Amino acid sequence: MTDLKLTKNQTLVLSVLEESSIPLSAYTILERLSEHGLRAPPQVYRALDKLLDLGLAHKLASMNSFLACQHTQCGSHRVSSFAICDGCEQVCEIINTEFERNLNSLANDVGLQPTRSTIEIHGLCDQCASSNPTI
Amino acid sequence: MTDLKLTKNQTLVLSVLEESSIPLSAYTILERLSEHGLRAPPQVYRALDKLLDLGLAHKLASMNSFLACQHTQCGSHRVSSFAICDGCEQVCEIINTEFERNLNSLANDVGLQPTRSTIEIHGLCDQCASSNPTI
DNA sequence: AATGAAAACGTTATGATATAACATTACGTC
DNA sequence: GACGTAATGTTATATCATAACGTTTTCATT
Repeated sequence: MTDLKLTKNQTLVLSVLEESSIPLSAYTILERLSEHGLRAPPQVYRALDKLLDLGLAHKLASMNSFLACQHTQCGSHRVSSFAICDGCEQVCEIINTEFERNLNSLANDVGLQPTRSTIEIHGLCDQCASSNPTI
Repeated sequence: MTDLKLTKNQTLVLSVLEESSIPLSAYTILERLSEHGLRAPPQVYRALDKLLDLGLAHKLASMNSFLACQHTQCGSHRVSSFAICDGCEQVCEIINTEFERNLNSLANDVGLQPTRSTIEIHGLCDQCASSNPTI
């Protein structure tokens, strides 16, 4: 939880993400911070960019939304995978070095030297699957 | 290569994708088909939706673009992974059932029953890495 | 061939996501 | 306190995607 020198807007954006149980779009973040004076998208996107750089937040490309990193205490890690329930929108961030090795090896097999990956698994969590079998 | 009953627009869109060596945005596809009479985004997006359903094209969520499936002869497959070079934009579609099992098992470990996945590995291909080491 | 349902199509408008560009303000360092 | 850098605020605009509606095409069934 080392809040190492975040600026005002970065801190605001990160706190909104941390208080949310589900990923948020940049515009939702902006709405929630309007009471703190934020008015325009670049204010949010700039803060998000920095948080992504620092590994304190992640972008879910498959849903154009953002969430706080769930493993800040683990230090930096290069590959995160996300298990996303399309029912309740809960996301679980998965870190698995063996899987990461597999992935790199797949990439190397086709001649790619990987730098970053987007791994997003969609489905239904056990709870949603049993209560709402037809989403 | 079974061109099973595609409509005019679906055929046009698929042919543009097949002729491209790199993924294309919907608006780029639209531009290229303006000479064939296509005028508005829904015409492209509707065709793309159908092609995605049929497994004849894929969307790369991390770059908001689309490409033709490189494995039509293999029949349908549930999980595709993509190795994407950020230098030359070439994409290699990877199909690997063992990796797919791994992925499903990771999801199950956190209580998710997976339905679809977005797996996009970015990096530099060997060629770009040697010719252009600083992208 | 006539017909009726479903799919595809064309079109307009708008919603949703993201960034360019530029002037201003805060902040650390000398 | 002067300077350089980073962060900020703001306006405008670029980019990506879909809602909604009326028309046309397709095609199985009569």
